[in-house]
Amino acid sequence: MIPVYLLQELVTFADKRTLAATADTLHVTQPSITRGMQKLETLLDVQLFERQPNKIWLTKTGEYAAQQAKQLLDLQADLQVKVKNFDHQQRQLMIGMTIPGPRKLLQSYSSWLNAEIDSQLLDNKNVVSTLKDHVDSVVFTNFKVLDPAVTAVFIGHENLSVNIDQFTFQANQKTITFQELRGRTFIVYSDIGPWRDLIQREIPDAKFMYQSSDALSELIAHSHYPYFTTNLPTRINGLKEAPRNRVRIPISDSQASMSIYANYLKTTQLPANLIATLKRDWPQN
Amino acid sequence: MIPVYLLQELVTFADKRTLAATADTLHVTQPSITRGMQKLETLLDVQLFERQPNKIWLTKTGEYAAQQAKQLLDLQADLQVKVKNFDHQQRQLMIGMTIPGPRKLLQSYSSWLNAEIDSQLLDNKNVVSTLKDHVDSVVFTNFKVLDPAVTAVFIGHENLSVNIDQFTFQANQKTITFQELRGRTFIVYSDIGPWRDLIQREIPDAKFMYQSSDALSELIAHSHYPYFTTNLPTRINGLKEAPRNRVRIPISDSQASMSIYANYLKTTQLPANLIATLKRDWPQN
DNA sequence: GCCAATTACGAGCTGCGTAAAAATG
DNA sequence: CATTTTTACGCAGCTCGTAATTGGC
Repeated sequence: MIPVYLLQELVTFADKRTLAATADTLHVTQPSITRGMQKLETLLDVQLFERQPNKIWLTKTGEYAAQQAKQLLDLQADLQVKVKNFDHQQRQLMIGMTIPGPRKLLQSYSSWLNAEIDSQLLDNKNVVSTLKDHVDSVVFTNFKVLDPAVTAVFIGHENLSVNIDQFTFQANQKTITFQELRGRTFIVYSDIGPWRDLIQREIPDAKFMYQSSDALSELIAHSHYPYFTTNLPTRINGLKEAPRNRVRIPISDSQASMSIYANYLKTTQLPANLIATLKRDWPQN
Repeated sequence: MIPVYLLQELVTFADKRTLAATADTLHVTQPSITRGMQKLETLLDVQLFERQPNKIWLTKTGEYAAQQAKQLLDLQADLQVKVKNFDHQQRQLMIGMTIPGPRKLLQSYSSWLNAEIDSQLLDNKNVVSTLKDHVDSVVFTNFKVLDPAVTAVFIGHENLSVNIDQFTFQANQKTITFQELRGRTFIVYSDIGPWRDLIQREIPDAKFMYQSSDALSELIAHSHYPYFTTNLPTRINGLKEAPRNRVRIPISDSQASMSIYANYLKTTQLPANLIATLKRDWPQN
């Protein structure tokens, strides 16, 4: 069995290329490294180094061993944080999301769930690793995570509406399309995940004024720019319903409706009624 | 940094479920394990165990940590053999194959290549790991290995012929089909890899007498049963050409021709002219 | 003569075993 | 009373640092 510290020394040497520098970065003395590398060679029963009296360098095998050792050390480090994360999850439900919609709804449960919701949105490509490394127990996404180790259950739809000045000629429509919104300027909350790409792509010639949460409610109250909401409770500070000077009109394009999924590892046990409760409380429009 | 022996102890405990048994299997004393597990807990800064005065068991986190540790230890063990293999490959070209055809041809090179050819055929599903673990430097297959880390180069075709009694009514055909061979009994060398499945599947109602190399040449010489050869030099002991009492007839079905590939890691440097030499010397039919 | 690797030697740490204690059933 | 875990204590081995040695540019 090979002690880790020898692998550590090998990896560092492969980087630093001299025993002196290796000793330096590991905060030990040269002789220590000399002996360590000698020992590693006898343990692996392989020649890792070429030597000349005051010179030493890795053989091909040595390079290979160092590269393999590095992988192992990285996994070691991973193990430590994964175990820590796992332990944390045992006491507190960690919730992530790639889309802001479910946040408010989940916050209303967070006390009886003893849950903590990530303040930042996750990137799509990090969802699986976030679950597998036990950073989050469950991640809400607008797509079905396809991985043999995770369960993805459909929760409900999130449907986009635009809140438009009541005196606009479109204000009495029952629904509206992205095309019909062309050329307008919108106030948009900055951290809206995939919605951002969507509206930029689908609404031609539109301008978007991205705002933080605080500035947003101010702007909405004191301007006539249209802004977006969905059937899910908004995050905007102190803004519950569409103010009186706006009319909320659902957007009829199919892309304006996203399917929201809850994704969690097959091996993790979520609070039994979480999914059911979410589905029950899910706002219909 | 976590010493390996502590992970080893944890993994063993997760299996044995008692410190006494763990100590036993690791050939140390109980107190040693007690201290080890205490130390591991402080190093990971996580509660791995529940304790009662004379009882101890893993928490959920402990179970998880043990499972992760096991993976790590397995990789440790892998590292050792991979480095050994890699080192061996530096001096000797290791050659594997899933199909016997290329063997004789390669054996004729083996002295100037300083090569060693696996005596056993590889299983298809082990080809990639055989390469990645540096057991073999190059593997010959009858299919193109599709893996981002390996190069697969086409070498040539191996074409099946049947050697048939010269007095059979079919003996003067230029070619023959599997269908036309239906119902016959064949002498077949036992270790022919994918050819075995092929002939069993394609020749209806046929019987196959599988023989080792020694018995084979005897049987061929003293019987009139048909047997198979290909354009590649045969392995059969002391049998160079079709004996006079048989006629060699190529099989015209498309499945009777296999494409042979040489597969090797993108990171490994094969002897420069090996591939070229093989292609040059490859028998045409 | 300076720099890097190696060897020699002594010291301190650490993991181990023995012995003993505590608790459970 | 047997079994299991834990604590106490002393020893042995191992890794480290200091100091000295060797060889190269």
